[in-house]
Amino acid sequence: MAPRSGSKRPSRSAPDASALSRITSRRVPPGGEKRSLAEVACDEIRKAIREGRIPTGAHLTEIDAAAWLGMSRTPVREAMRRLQSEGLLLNQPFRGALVMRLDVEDMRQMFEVRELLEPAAAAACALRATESEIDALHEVLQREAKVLRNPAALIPLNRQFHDLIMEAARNQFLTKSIAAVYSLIPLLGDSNLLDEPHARAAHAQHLKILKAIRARDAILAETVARAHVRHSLECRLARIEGSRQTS
Amino acid sequence: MAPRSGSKRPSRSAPDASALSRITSRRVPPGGEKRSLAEVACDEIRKAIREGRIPTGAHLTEIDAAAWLGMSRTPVREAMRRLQSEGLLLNQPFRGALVMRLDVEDMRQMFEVRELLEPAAAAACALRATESEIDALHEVLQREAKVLRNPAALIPLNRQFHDLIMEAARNQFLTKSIAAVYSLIPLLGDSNLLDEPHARAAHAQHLKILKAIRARDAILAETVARAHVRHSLECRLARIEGSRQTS
DNA sequence: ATTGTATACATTGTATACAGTGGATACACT
DNA sequence: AGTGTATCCACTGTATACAATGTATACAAT
Repeated sequence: MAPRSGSKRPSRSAPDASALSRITSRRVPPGGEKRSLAEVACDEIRKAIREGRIPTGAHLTEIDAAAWLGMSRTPVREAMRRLQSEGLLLNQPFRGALVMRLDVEDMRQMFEVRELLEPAAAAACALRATESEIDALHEVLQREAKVLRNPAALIPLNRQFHDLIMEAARNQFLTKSIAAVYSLIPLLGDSNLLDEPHARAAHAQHLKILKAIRARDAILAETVARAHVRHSLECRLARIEGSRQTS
Repeated sequence: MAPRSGSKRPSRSAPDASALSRITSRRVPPGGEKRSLAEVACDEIRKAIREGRIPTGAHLTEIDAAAWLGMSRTPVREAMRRLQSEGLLLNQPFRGALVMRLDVEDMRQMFEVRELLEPAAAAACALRATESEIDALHEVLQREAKVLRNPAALIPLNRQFHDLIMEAARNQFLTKSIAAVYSLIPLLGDSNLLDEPHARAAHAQHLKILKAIRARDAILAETVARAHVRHSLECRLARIEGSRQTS
């Protein structure tokens, strides 16, 4: 079937330029691995939603997204399906997808679940975290303290703090459940942390949580974490109430 | 571009047979809506995994699945991606997917989350369920009582009972979180309910939960539901311990 | 014999072509 | 004018073709 003659091609003696250019043009993204177009599409759409470039409630078609991202419909379709199962997009059979729109009641439900899961994660973390994980938490909070006036820089640190706690909780299902809720938070609008007083309050609560974890006091960690979630909800509700009056 | 002549097709005067057959051959599945092939594939694969026809740890390729299901790779691929994000399949880039394999530690983590979520759902249900929803719960338990000796029939009823509680809890995120965990239970092997004593115990616990809900006693509902989850875990652990000795 | 290299093969990732769907629009009829 | 019907159109759902990838195997050189 295949030509089997021994000396089929003396490739050693003919390193052609096209092969070289193919190698050198392969740029390795600093992130490390080579990502499929579907993953790229997924991240790009997610980012665009988070940054509000695709507004809540917008209608998104596969064709438009494919043109925008410069790829064919196939990987875009795959990405949209994934975002749909994450709850970021609402699929309408044959009619594209809508960027999910959450109302105040949805927010209440989200925080009800967060109030359940995050304290449990903090408690588990207090019981199971290694010393080096606790050090890592400490380091993140030190960096938080340095950027309290720059809320935009605070958001990834906040996320990192919560991620480290979940990882130390040693429960992949708990982690996934919280992650599922977290991924929808961008749909709620601007973070509380963009407001400096709220940022300071959140940081202070983080310190309390870390202290409880370091003391291996699971009950206290749970209690403080619950207060943290509640405070976050109250801030959002207050802001919504406020903006309703000004508008 | 498009032929625009007015009388393009006199379809009224020529009701051809092919059109008729197309109409009559459109079978509406009793479930109601017309489902896409991707959904069919998703359900079929899920069912095959649940029934053990595709064993845990098996290697599944898009091509094989497409041939098996009698459709092209595209909808199969979509289904597999979905099952992957549900956690039923483990994707290996360029190398197909494995049916996820859960060990005892995974089971412990799953039940840790269930012990968190299901009691909360029961409590919320006690607070928020309508009378007709409580009646529906009652009806399911009556049907349970009738088939206690037929465990296979018990499983869907058990599932229905838990689904009704979640629905009455009025929290879509709580529902989704529990559903995410539930979908992985088939990976743990045979249900406890296949054993008649366990089935009777579970039914008795369901009755207690319903009683607490009917009394609108959220604390009690939560407590009983937690005991129910714990009991379920203990049964599974005991069975594993037992089978380890016999094997 | 062992190691390094190249080729073959199976399978996934991506693009494209085509059929099917549902809404919108234009038209006829009352 | 208002209502019902047929046609059009943009888009999705599905199939298929092609490129890219990773593993396994065969071969050559030492």
